[in-house]
Amino acid sequence: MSLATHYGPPPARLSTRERILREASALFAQRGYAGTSTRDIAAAVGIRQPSLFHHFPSKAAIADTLLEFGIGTTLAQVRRIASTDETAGVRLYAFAEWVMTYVVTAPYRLVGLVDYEFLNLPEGQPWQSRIDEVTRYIVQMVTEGVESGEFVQEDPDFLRLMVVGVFNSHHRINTANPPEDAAAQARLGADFVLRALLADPSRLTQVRQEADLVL
Amino acid sequence: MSLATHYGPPPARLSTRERILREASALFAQRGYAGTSTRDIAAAVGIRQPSLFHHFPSKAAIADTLLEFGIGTTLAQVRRIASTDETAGVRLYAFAEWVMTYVVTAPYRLVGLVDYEFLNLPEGQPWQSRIDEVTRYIVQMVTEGVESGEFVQEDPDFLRLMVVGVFNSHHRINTANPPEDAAAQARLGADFVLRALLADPSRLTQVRQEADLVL
DNA sequence: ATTATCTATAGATCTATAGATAATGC
DNA sequence: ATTATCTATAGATCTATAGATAATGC
Repeated sequence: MSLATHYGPPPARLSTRERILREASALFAQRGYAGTSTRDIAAAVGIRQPSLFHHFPSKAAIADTLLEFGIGTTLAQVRRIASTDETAGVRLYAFAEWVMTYVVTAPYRLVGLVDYEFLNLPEGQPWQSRIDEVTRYIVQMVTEGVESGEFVQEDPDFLRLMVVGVFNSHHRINTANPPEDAAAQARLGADFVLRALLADPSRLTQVRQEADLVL
Repeated sequence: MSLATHYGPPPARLSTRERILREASALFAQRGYAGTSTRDIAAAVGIRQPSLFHHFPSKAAIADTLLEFGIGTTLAQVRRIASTDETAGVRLYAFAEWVMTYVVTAPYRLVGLVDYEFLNLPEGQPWQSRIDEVTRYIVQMVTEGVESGEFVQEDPDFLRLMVVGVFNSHHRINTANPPEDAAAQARLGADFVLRALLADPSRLTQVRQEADLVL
């Protein structure tokens, strides 16, 4: 029973390796990494369990390939957006909008690996430092916004945790139930985050316009 | 290696059954339900794996006991708070503050069962309807707030998903790293949610004061 | 006498390997 | 000839049971 056939080009045109990545990511998102067996993945793809190992040397290698794809792209974007000249609010809006669009339009469902138990398992440990780098960029933007007075005067670390939480829940929700218009949904999510952060929420429209120029 | 000994009274005074529930909930929160073996739980408690089955008939029965505790209390509170005469904003603030305090001060870490893969597994199915009932109360409060103009004019179902997402991330964060002052942290979380929801965020102080009378 | 633990182990499942067979590309 | 699949299975783990032994409460 395929869980991911409604994304991307028709599965018939995809390589087995590609179908393994898509079905595995969908299963990880739904049942977690530990809760998904290699037999489950193979069944979703329509092959026998040992045939997986012709394409990947281990179950963890499937997760590694997915994270390499997802974290690599995300790090490149957050580096680019964070280094622009915009205010913290504009940069954070731009990143929020980008990441919320990305996770829904990407061919793989990454939430099972970045927001479930995987990173706490031994197999996930090598990824923690790259996740932490993304987090540091977000902390930096939130801290700058608080210090400049653009954001509410609350503990930046607490605010950062809430912001990342909204990203993750947006990710989770839209993975389970993909929206018709991913970009519009991402904008609503970014609006939600910035309303909670801006000292003067009436600036939201202006922040949104400037952020769209960054993307 | 005990993960839960820093909560509640000293473990030496707790029954084995109670220690199983606490350690299991801490492990589920960290590694997920499927990622936690009965051997892991027994090791955390300091007994042998088969001894668990003197206290619970199955691994799922441990999860059931934890959910019964957590969902039962939450349903009772949301029913009470939702049925008061306050505005939607006040009721939602009160519930947000209550639930964010509750999940941190409760003796069990429930996030591994309500926000990981457990509810998607066959063992979790019986719980879905009671989770849905909590969700319906939240939908109702958000919808009323949007219709009355107290909240921003956005899709209530989208707003509800963001709100529940903040609850869950708050839960997750504070489970991994319990704050010194759970009530203060819950207030910050409720503030964050209401700033994102209120059409006029300057009403936040007033909403907070009225909510505190409900609790 | 009852309650709680232990050792031993059954039987199911899991990841991964070995080696045979089929499909595909020159 | 190479690539991709298959069957069969090794060896590790998982949940749960059986039955012996130790601890506790009258």
